[in-house]
Amino acid sequence: MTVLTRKGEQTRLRIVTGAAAEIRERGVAAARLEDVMTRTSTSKSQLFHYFPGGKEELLLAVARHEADQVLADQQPMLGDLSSWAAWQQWRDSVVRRYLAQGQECPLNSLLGQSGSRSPGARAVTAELIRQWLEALVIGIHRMQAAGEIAAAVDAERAAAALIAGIQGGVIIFLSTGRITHLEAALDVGIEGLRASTRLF
Amino acid sequence: MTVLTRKGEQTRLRIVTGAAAEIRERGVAAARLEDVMTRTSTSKSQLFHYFPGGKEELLLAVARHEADQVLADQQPMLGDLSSWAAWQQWRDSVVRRYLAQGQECPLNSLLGQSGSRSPGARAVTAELIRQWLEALVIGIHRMQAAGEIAAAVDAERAAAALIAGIQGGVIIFLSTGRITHLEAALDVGIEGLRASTRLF
DNA sequence: CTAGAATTGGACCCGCAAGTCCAGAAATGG
DNA sequence: CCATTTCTGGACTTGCGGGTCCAATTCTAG
Repeated sequence: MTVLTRKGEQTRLRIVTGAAAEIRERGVAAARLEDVMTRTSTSKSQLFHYFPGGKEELLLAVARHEADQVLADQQPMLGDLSSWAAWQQWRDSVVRRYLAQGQECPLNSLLGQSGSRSPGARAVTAELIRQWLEALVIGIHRMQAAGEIAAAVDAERAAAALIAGIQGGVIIFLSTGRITHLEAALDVGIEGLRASTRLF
Repeated sequence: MTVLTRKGEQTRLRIVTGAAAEIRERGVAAARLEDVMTRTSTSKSQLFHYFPGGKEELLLAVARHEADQVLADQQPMLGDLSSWAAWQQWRDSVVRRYLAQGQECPLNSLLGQSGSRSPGARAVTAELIRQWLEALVIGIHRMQAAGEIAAAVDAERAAAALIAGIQGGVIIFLSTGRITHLEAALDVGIEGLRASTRLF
């Protein structure tokens, strides 16, 4: 697989998105290569042609794909957190995303399973978290510049806490079906930022 | 398995704790029955004698066991959140617990994987979260009674957000190795409660 | 002490899904 | 248009690991 032709590239992408869908529906553990083949109308040789490392390599590709998706789904809100209205819209988009997805977050299951093991998957997560954090920090800084958030607030820490809250909220939603925690984490987090100006 | 003799009970417990350890070290997906047998010096017939439902039933028992452990590890702090010093001690105990555990949270992996599927595992999580929430709510109420937290604070929501933050913080720690998020979630959460009295 | 239940050992079965292989079809570039 | 590379199909192998079975042994109660 030195160079991919256009057709090859299409097939590869089809496999990745198909595998992602399969994982979303059935979970990582239950996702079989054969199902991916059926769904994407490909044969085994194709899978191993594009992913010589087999299942593990495919899973990693899926993780990358889904990590991109997570951030993409929050745009354009995440990139322009310059007013409280924007923050609120972003909050809503996050809640909506997971409500719509309902079943399973492929990223979480991906990382919860083989993720912690393989260094590759770890890197994917770390990068996702980093980018996410960065976007939030920029948003907080912007609000600080506008005087809407106290300058004394540690933007990094606040953003880190917010992301943790989202992650946990999503996990709890996935495993109990209750969206309360995700909403609470977002709302409490944002309100904390809003209230900061009244504290100093 | 109508009635368990003392010996039987011991063996059963040995299997559960052994399986838990195995899962902690290798992850749910990679945990093989055979390894559990070796570690606990038991044979296959014993496994299926005590867990007729096979692996799934064993996993569920492990989940229950670990869920209890999660709360037990936070005691006695969690049960007596009646001063800011106590809150701080609780916070430290949570951080310490996961730092010490380092590798993998069996509960998270357990629930991240087959958890969302089997209704039994869902129930275990739901119950854990419920108890955890309850303990925090009681703590918040106590602090409100003492005038240390504003009465206007929605205890349920604040507790829900805090738990989400912890969960997410742990996940991020497990998959990136950075404890920052867990600490940030706890600290920001507690500080938010502390600051509440200055807002109303 | 003894009948019946609980417990234990380990050999065996079996299905599933990952991974291999090779031959043939399509595409690419000169 | 032809040589070379990329791409595709599907049959085959393989090993792993969950689950079954039965016979032997130990425990408990009356």
